[in-house]
Parts: sequence; structure tokens; C-alpha cells
Amino acid sequence: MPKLPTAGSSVTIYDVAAAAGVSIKTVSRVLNREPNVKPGTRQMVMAAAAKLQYRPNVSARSLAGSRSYLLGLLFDNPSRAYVSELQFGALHCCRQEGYHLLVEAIDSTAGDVVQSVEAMLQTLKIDGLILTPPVCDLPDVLEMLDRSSTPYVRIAPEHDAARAARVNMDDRLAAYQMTELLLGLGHRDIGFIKGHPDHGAAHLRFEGYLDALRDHGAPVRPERISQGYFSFKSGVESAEALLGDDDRPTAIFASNDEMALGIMSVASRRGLVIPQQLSIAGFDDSPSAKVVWPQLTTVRQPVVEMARAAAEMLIFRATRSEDGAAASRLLDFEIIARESTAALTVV
Amino acid sequence: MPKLPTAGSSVTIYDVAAAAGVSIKTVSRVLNREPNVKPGTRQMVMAAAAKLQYRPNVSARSLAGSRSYLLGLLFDNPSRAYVSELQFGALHCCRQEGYHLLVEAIDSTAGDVVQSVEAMLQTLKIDGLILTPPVCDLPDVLEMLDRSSTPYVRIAPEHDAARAARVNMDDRLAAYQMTELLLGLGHRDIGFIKGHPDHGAAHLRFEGYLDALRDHGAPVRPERISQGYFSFKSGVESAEALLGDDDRPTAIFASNDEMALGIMSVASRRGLVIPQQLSIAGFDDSPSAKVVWPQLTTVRQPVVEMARAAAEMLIFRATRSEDGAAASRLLDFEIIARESTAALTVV
DNA sequence: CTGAAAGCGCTTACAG
DNA sequence: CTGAAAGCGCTTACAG
Repeated sequence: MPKLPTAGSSVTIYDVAAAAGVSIKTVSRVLNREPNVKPGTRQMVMAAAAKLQYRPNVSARSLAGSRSYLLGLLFDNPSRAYVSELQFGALHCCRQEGYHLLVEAIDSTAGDVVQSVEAMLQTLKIDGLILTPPVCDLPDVLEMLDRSSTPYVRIAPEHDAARAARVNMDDRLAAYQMTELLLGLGHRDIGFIKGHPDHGAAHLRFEGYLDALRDHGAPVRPERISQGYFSFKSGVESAEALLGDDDRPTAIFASNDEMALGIMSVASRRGLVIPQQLSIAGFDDSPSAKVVWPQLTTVRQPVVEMARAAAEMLIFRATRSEDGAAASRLLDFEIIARESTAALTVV
Repeated sequence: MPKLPTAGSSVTIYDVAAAAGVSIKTVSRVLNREPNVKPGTRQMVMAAAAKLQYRPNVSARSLAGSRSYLLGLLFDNPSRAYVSELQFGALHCCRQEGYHLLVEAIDSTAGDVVQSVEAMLQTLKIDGLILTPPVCDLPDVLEMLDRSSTPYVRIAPEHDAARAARVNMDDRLAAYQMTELLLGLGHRDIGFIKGHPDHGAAHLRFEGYLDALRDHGAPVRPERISQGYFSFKSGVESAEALLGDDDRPTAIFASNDEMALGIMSVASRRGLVIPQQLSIAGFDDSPSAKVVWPQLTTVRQPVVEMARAAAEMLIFRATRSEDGAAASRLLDFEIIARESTAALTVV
């Protein structure tokens, strides 16, 4: 009688070996898809493992071998939705490959970031780390990871992009195209709210806006540009500055949705009708974008796909290409035109 | 010279033992806060461990002992923000106690939920599981966990509450008080949008609404009650039903924020001024609640605190009280009156 | 109050 | 193509 798994007692590699009539080393070979196993033997082992519902013990594997089957996701991002999407993408890939995902919240403003990440790595042996903005741009953390040769992939890094493996979308191009959309609607006086300077994407989006204006011969007016911080509050404050008096832009492009919603709130309070009197565009396609009225025109980021790609790179140990250069993947965005933008009405 | 940690080579319990001049067993005792260690010895070991920056290896501990220092969070919730908050709370507690958090996305409608959770537990040895709605109400999963004696804590379970450890807030009372808030503003004709019937909280919130109306002698009118599913879309549909013609309620209480935002969207389209012509209340205090205009009156759930409490129960192995009953914690909510509700205007 | 021995369940490096 | 031995870094159960 084969031993069936019961609570408490678990099936080990020895049970499988005994059931298949081979040594544990051979079972190990089959499970790890190593070469040099006779097809017949492989079959027997697979059958025994399936019958016994054998699950390799991750701790034992991790302790004995070079893989832990654990990936870590480091985040410190005010946008809960963004982080959730990332996790979802990473989890999808992990599950498929028998990996598990460990999450770790980082306070990137704290002085002991490096130490706490290092402590985690020393205690846990992780096969790879996914770094999300703004953690992916903390030089001290990157340096420590390089020093300890921990594989990692950066999601949408700003600085020093070629330094290590990364997954990106073209923030500059997306902002460029969104600005073109507004220009195409007849707007020439387009305000802009910049994002948090610590986030790399903020600068790229601003560049895209500037480039599009210049390429289309539209004026760049400093008084139409406001510094925001990716928060709703900073959107409100920027909107109050930009919509201060009668001299206001006909459209505003905020470099994320939160801030765009801040503009919307201010505009509503002041009785400005959107989009007839003011077009508003955001960036992110956050859940809120569909929830407000009018629904927000924005850019969909391939967040889930980016995280999945990052997890894949780590699991398949493909963070470097053959010539030693850091691997990178560029994923597609999508411009989503909804109701908050409209053709310029001739006054 | 003490051996300092370098990349690749890691400090083990043997290094600490050697540095402190004791056996590894004594180091183990100190690290695990076991009794029967001479204070002086304890000091020496602590000093050696600190100097060497020793970090116990989780895999080794897990393999040899009864603790894995790993907690799991199972979720399958459409609300990304809710899940993120939960994680945040759990992470906070984990970090403090030297634990780590593993997340696992569940598809609770799939047929193999039990198998996939079981597989995870067999491969990973986890000290405890946090189950979030609606995973916490899947009977098959609970049964499997009981069978394998896996400790777990349910967050806001609906069914069979006393079955296992849980963390709750009083959804019924919160809905009761929110309804009272509307009644206190002079509203007598208050609509209600029910939540997804699979979520326990949905029923409790509905009860609270009914009880408050009855206790205050306000009429309960079936045509003012609509079945929603916690989604924005279902809020829109319910609003369209409730605001169908001139005979409409003066206030609507939606059992979550998403649906309340759906009402708001419909009302705006129809030119109904909020809150002057229609008061709207939600439930959750989701990020969107502050982002819309007017800002939403809602109930703040202690989500972060609930997850933290759940993690604590698991880490301190306090899922059962001394008499064997399942432990439970009830946390406080908060009614947050914002701008979407106002006193009834006499027509 | 302290330690020597065994063992958790695997993989590695080696031998054949 | 297959296996016996050693060892990963700890905790457990036992002895003193």
C-alpha cells in the first residue's frame, strides 16, 4: 500500500524513492529535470511522486541547494493599486513556475533601508528581488545588492538604467502621444503638472510633454507648468495655481491620475465644466479613473505585465544577456481617451 | 579577529558559538529566548551575535524546528486597495517579530482552490495563514486547514464565525450608525444598495440599515432597496433603478464606496446636485472617497489594524483562548462625515 | 545551567 | 545512466 499523505506526516523524497525502487538522488534528478535519466526510470519516478502527491520541501531545497524558490518584491509606493497590480503580475508567474512571493515594505526615507534589506537577504536566501519605484532608484540599495551578487530586476528605473536588469515602458513617448492627443483636439495652451521628482517616470513624462509642444510649434509657458508630487493634494494645489484667474489653459495634462483628479475636484468647485471648459488628462489608468465623472482620459501602463516579465527574468536567471549586458524589456502602453478631454470650443 | 560577513560567506551559529566560547546549543537558547541561561552567558552570546551581524537562517530553522517564521496571506478580492491595506498591517507586525509574509492569490471560483492551497502548505511549512474575504468563507478550504491543523485567522468572516480565530469590526453597528446619521439629517426616505451576497459584511450592513430604520420609525420600502455587487458598475445600475423617475429617495446609502461612486456618477449625469438634492453615503473609506467631488461620507474600516491583529494572533500562537474557544478581536470603526451628505432641504 | 548527538529533507560533489 | 556519502544550518530530545 502506498503511503498517503495525512496531516502531520508528510511525504518525503525517501518515500518516492522507495515507491519507485530507485535512490533519492535519482528522484532528485527527475524532479529537477536534470539530464541523464533513463526515460523508463523517469516515468516510474513521476508516477510514484504523483501517486504519493509528493511536494518537495522548500526549506530543505533552499538549505541544501542554490535555489530557494522564493522571490522578493520590495516596495515603498504610496499608490496601493500600483503595488497590487505588480504583485498580481509577479504572483501569476511564480505560481506557474512553482515559486513563491515574499513582499517587503520599505521605508525609503529611513536611514536603515540598506541594513533592513540586507538583513532580510541574510536570513532568507532569496533567488531574486523585484524593485519597484522609488526603491529601484536608491543607490545604496543597488550597491549592496551588487556587492552581495543578489539578482534583481528594476521596474521602471530612472537613474543609471543600464546598470542592471530592468522592465520599462516608454514614459516619454506615452506623454508625448497624450500631449499630441490634446494638440489634435485643437488645444495650444496646455498646462502640465509634474510628478514627484524622486520618481524617474516624472521626468520622462515631462520631457514627452515638452517635446510634443516643441515639435508641433506650440508655446512652452513656464507659468503653465506646476510642480506636483503624484498626490491628490498636490494636484489640488497645482490646479489652484494654474486655474488661478481668468488667464488659464484650455487643457491640463497631469503626470498621474491622482493629480488629474485633484484638478477635477478644483474645477468642479469653481463651476468649470469638464471637458467643455477644461480638458483634463491623467496618466496610469488607476481604478479611480473610471470612477469619476466625467471619466478620465489617461495612459494605461502595462503594470501587471511588467511585474510578470520581471519575475520571469529572475526565475529563468535571465537578468544578463550573453554578452554580460543587463537584460531589459520594453512593454507597450495604451492611450485611453475617455470623457475628460474634448475638442477646444471656440470662445 | 572576528570574522566579518562578506558576500557569499555567511555567518552561522557556529561562528557565534566560537566567538562567545559556548556551544551552538547555548547560542540557540539565547536566540530563541529560552530560559535557563546564565545572564552572563546570555550577554556574551548577544554581543558576539551583534558583532558578527549574525542572522539565523530561516530555511534551517524551518527544517529543523517547528517554526518557519513565515506567514501567508491568502486573498481573492477585487478591491486592490483593501488587499494592500491588509498586507501593510500584516507586514508591520511581521517585521517587528522577525517574520516574513508570503502572499498568494486565490481564485475562489476555481475548482482546485483546496488543492492549490494544500500544495502550498505541503511545500512551504507556514506558521499561519491570514484569510481575507471571500476566501475566509470557503468551507472546503477551512475544512482542509482544520484537517491539517494549520493555524489560521479569518478577517471579517461571515459564516460560522465561532469556528476559528477571527478579527472583525461591527459591520452591523457601523451601518446602523450611518443610517442614523442620515436620519438625523432629516432624511426619512433612504435608499440602500446591498453588497455582494458572497461577502458576509454585505448582510450585516443591510441588517444595520433595516434595524436603524425600524428603531426610528422610518418606513422600510422594498422599492428603495437594490441588489448590488460591490462594483462600480452595479452601483450605476442600482442608481439607475433607484433614481428612475421623480419618485426617488432623498438619500442613498450604498454598502461600499465603489457603489456609492456609481450613484454619484449617475446623479451627476442627470444633473442632480449632491448633496442638496441627494445625499449619498458609502462604506470603506477607500482612496477614491476623498478624490471625488463632493467628497464621500463613509465608514472607515480599521483594515490595517485588523491585519496586524491577525498576524499577532498567529505569531504569538494565540488563535485559541485557554478554554479552547477560538480567539476573536473586535476593532473599532469610524463614521466619517464628508460633503456628500447634508440636511434634508424642505421642498 | 550547559553540551554532544541525531536528524529535519533535500542537493552537491564525487565515484562508478 | 545511477547511487552512497557528506553536508546545508539549524532545533529537538536527551544526558549531565
